[in-house]
Amino acid sequence: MKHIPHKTIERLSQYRRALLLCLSKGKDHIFSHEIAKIQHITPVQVRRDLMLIGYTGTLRKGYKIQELIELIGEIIDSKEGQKVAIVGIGNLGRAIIKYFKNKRPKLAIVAAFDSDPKKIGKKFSGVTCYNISDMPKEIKNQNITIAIMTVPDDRTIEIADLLVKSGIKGILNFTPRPINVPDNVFLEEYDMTTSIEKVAFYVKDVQA
Amino acid sequence: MKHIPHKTIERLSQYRRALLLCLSKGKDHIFSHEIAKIQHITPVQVRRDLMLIGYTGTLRKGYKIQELIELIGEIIDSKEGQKVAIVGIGNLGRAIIKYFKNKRPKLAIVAAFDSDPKKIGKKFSGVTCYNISDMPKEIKNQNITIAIMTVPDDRTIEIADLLVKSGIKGILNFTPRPINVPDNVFLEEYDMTTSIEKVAFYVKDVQA
DNA sequence: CTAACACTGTTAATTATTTCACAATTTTCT
DNA sequence: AGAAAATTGTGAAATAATTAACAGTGTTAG
Repeated sequence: MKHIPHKTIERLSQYRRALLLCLSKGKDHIFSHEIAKIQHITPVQVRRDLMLIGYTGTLRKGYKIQELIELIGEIIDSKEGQKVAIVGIGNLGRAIIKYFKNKRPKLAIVAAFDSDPKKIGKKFSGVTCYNISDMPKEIKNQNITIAIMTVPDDRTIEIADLLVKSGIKGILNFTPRPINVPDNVFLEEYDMTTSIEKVAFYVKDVQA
Repeated sequence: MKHIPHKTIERLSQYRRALLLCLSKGKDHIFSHEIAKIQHITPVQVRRDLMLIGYTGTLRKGYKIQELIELIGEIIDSKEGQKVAIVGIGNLGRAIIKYFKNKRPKLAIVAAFDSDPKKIGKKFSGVTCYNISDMPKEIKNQNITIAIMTVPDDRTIEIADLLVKSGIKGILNFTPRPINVPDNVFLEEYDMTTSIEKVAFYVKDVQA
């Protein structure tokens, strides 16, 4: 398989979610223009993405939803599944755990970390919270490869460094502080403030 | 001023945050390569972004932090400020309110909405929660232009429609359900699951 | 049976974004 | 003062992502 663009990977994840929903409504085939409509993109884009993963629909029938879901799974999931930790059990951390609970079978949140003694040892939506200082140990023991950071701004760097030292393979950083990781750690950063400010910018323009 | 790319707008927001932090540490000038380092991008990218907004640094001194912050503010903030509502007071909604509290003077969260009677009338980090059915009234009365949606998946569409009917100008949708809005409403969607799956995908690759 | 239609798959063109390469200029050093 | 170093600003090139255009092919309708 050729190289798949980042953007396509993101869309595949979204297609899958949309498809699962369609499937649950009893639909069994879907056209590129239907997917496109749901995702606010063009049908060509959908067809191109599917082309990249080598999926072929049926002329005038569209794509077989069940099959496509499975193929996307083969592309983006790992066979054995991956273990995820949430670092920082504030409102955001709890929101993510709760939302993710049993959503993706191949991506299990198996641990939470915080440094508040009141939280350590407790369970949040079924996930045990450990002390941040135990991260190296737990990450190794439980074979956790992905960390989601929702810690207070001013502890971001320090905790990211500890994650890297613990051998984490990928980090999703929700704090507004960019972090540095070595090349062999995949980093994705998302900053809500930026999104809000972006909306504000374009709304301002519309008003003018 | 020429057209500013979406990506540049996002980076400007991030530069500003980084710059504020530098300023608070007593720094007064900064080089493009320093900003670049913080944001994990190239110095050229920084210089080009600043070029686009017409800011000119001093050769061998770099950029004046205070000035640059102000200029970015002129570009991305609206003069009078804008009012924001959070729709859906789950963990995520609360996280956003709490985080945003007094962060951006030009973007005030002035209302929250939920349909849980236990939440209506209460304050969350100082923001009053109204009944969702009162959205049209409150959005008009308080002149709210931006809504952040953190509602349960299955109510997303319905609530988005109500927001549009209420005359909202921009929506930031954090639910995993894409929504449809007319052209005169700016829409930004962010889906955490996608980010997590993306990290998982690239981590899987690294392992292989 | 033929024509019109409705889709997919893909090459080519276009647009958006990033990076390269370097001239210009100030500062520092000798 | 002159040479070396550091840094900005930007045109041009490269890369990435999207869209257009259309050939191919079942399907439906007459």
